[in-house]
This record gives sequence, C-alpha cells and structure tokens, in this order.
Amino acid sequence: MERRTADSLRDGIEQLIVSGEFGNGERLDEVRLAARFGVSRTPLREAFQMLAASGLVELIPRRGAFVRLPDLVAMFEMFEVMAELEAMCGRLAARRVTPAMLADIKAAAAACEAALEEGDSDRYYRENGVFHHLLYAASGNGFLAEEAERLHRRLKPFRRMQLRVRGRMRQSMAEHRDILQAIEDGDGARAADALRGHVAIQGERFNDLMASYDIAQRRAG
Amino acid sequence: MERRTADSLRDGIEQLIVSGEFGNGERLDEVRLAARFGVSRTPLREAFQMLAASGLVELIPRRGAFVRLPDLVAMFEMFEVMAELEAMCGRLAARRVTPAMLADIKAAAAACEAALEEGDSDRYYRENGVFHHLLYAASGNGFLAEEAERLHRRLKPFRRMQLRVRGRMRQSMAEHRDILQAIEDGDGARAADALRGHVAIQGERFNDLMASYDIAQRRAG
DNA sequence: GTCAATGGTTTTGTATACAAAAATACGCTT
DNA sequence: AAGCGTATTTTTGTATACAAAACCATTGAC
Repeated sequence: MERRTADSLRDGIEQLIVSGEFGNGERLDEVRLAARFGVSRTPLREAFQMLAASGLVELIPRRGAFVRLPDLVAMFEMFEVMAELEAMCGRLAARRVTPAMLADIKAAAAACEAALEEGDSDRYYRENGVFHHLLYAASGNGFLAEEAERLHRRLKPFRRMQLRVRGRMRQSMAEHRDILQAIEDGDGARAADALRGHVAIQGERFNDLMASYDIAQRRAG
Repeated sequence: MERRTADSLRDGIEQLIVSGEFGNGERLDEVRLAARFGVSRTPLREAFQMLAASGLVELIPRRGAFVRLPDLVAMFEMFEVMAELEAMCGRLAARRVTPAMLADIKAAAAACEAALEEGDSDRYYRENGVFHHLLYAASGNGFLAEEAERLHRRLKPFRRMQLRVRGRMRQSMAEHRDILQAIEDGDGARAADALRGHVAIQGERFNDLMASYDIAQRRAG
C-alpha cells in the first residue's frame, strides 16, 4: 500500500476483491478507495479501467465501478474455453514444435514429476505453470500464446483451489505424460484431446470444484 | 467528433489509427489529440487505456502511448485463433441451440442472402456481423461468446478489407449455408470444420489478404 | 571528433477544482 | 398513508494546475 504506481493500484484492488473484502456486485467508492490507497481519484480511475478490461469489475457510465465475480456457471464456461485454447496449442505444437522447445517441455514435465515425488504441491503448482507456458509458446502462434496466458492468469485463483483436491496432482501428472507423448509423436488430434481432458472440468471434477467453490464463497461472503 | 463520451473518443482514435493517419509505432500526443477532439487530457487518457486493453496501442509508463498495428504474421495468427473460437461456437451450438435461436440465425442468413442478391456489400457486411453474433450466443457459453465478440471486433478493419476481394461475398454466403445446415443437423464436428474454413485465412485467401494489406500499408505509410 | 554533463523544454502523472448527473430525502398533495 | 415532485446531497466526469520525469540541445572535457 506504500508504492503507488498504476499497476500496483490495480493489484491492490484486485487483492481486495479476491480476498472477499468487496463482495460481488458491490460498488467501489472512488473517494474512499482513493483515501485508502493514499492517492487521488485520477490514478484510481485508471486502475478501474484496467480491472474492467480484465473483467473483474464492470464500469457503468455515470453509475460507478461494480465488482463482477464469476459465478459457478461463468467459471465453468471459462474453463471450457481454456480447455479449447490449450487443445489448440497442443494440436499446433504437435506439428510445429522444435527439438529445442520439446526438450524444454520435457524438462518442465520432469520438474513436475520431481515435485510430485517430493509431495511438494506448491512446487508442483509452479512447475505446472511453466509446463503450460512452454506449451503455449510451442504452438508457434504468438497471439494464441498471449491469449492463453491471459486466460490462464485470470483462472489462477480457481485453478489453485482445484489442485487441492486429493489425488488430483498425481492424475494431473499422468495427463502431462500423455500430452507430451502425443506431441512427441506429432499426433495433433491426440494432443488436443489430451489437453482438453486435462483442462476441462468434467465428471467428478465438476463436483469437486463446486464443493471448494462453495467453501470459498462462504468464507468470502 | 462533436460528441465526446469515453467510447466515442476511443472509436475516434481507433479510426485515426486504422485510417492510417497515425502510422505504426508512432506516439500519440496527448495534448494535440486532446485539442483535436476538443477535450482535456483526462478523458483522452481513459480512452488510451481502453485502446491498450484491445491491443491497438501500447502504453509505456512515462513514455506515452504508441500505435501497435499487427503485422502480417500477427494478423494471420489472430485469424487462426478466431477460426478456432468460431469453430468451438459452432460445435457447441450444434448440440445446444434452441429452436428460437436457430430461427434467428436462419433469419440472419436470409438477410445476408438478400444483401448478396442486391449486391449491397455494406449491408452484407452488417448482416454477416449479425449472423456471427447470433452464432456466438447460440454456443450457450456466455464467456466464449464474449471472447469471440471481442476478437471479432478487433479484427473488424481487416475483415472488411478481406471482403472487398472479388467473389468473396458469394463464397462467404455458400459457407454460411453449410454452417447452418450442419448446426441444424446437430453435427458439431461438421459445423466446427465449416466455421474453421470460413474464418481462417488459407490458400489463395492468404494471397488476397497479403495484397490488400500491402496496399493499405502503402497508403498509411 | 566523440562522448558526457548540464540546463532548458517538453511531456507524463497526479492532485484538485468545478460542473453535471444521479441518488436521496423531504415535504406536499390527494 | 401513499405517491409524486422538488430540493439537497452525493457521486461521477472533466478541466486545469502543478510536480516530476524524460527528452533535447548546447557546451565543455578528453
């Protein structure tokens, strides 16, 4: 709260929203927030613009800025799109990946494996992020990689809560192996399917997510 | 240029960029632009934020706002992603579309057909937008629909220039018929393939685009 | 001749002041 | 007492003023 660049303001407000201090639909008061962060309304309004662009708040002209947290349906929809974007990355990567990139992806998968053996879920979470990041890049489509990264970032809090489910880490790793093998074989369709299954929320995973979401909401509300 | 809401400002600047008055990499001078639009720097800077969110300008702290036009490669990549998003919409719509929505889509296709018969390319362009908009909604995934809309909007200027190619309008209409039929048959895979082909830039279409892009660039530079 | 330092100028970032619109409260009528 | 119209108060949107950083050009040192 001491620094006050445009970005840090955005992060600060984002934090307040995600932590549940501001509930869904609540109006963000410009003067109160400005006072709280020790800035004037001008930079605060610029931060609002950024948050609106990322979808976390809605800006209604002459009305104000309102918190817009995704509900369960919206979250499910976002994962559905994320699954398709990653599937596309996999499909393209299977055809376009260079040997050097493939080596990097293998290394990331190995790091995941190491984290799994250690039972270090924080590290697994981190290495998993690297794995996916490299996969996006391997698609050879820079724009796709950016978009995938953007959505990945937006889903971050929810993904984390999903990984806490018992046994999910081990299953996730098995799926990584499938994905990697399909890309190595140059089998785009199989890579795409594996990634769709890896990312999408389906079957019992849906129930798991619903349960953890309920808990998180209760804590926030 | 007489009205001056936040959105109209953004559109006005966007127009200046797309029309080529501001070349790629050029800095957008706050005071000059403010004077030109008859507003102060404050709303202008908010418009900059919006343009940065949509990727048309890059905001470098303490340096200013710079035009960032996609090059040919980036544009190709964007269309590749757009094709996949639309394919996904089609795949889902084939399963989820309601009779009422299907009727709306049919009506939009009919309007396109009418525009084609009249040879009214502006109207075709407009009705074509409606057709795609309805398709996004028919996916039953609100988030997907929003993302598709967003990218569609971003590609607007380039799509328009693509449609100017001789005979493209008639071919586009034929593809619409295929898409509609596949959705009506509930054949998700066929709808997806038809849409991928409809949107993606491939084969000679790539050369067409390259040519018109060259011309546009030359006019701008 | 090249490079670095320094002063002046431009330009961004932010605070504040003011105008217009929305929200709210109050009183009036029925 | 309920509903409507109006006055008051918030709150947003915008202009302007000012501070700080970046830019630029001139000058001086090596």
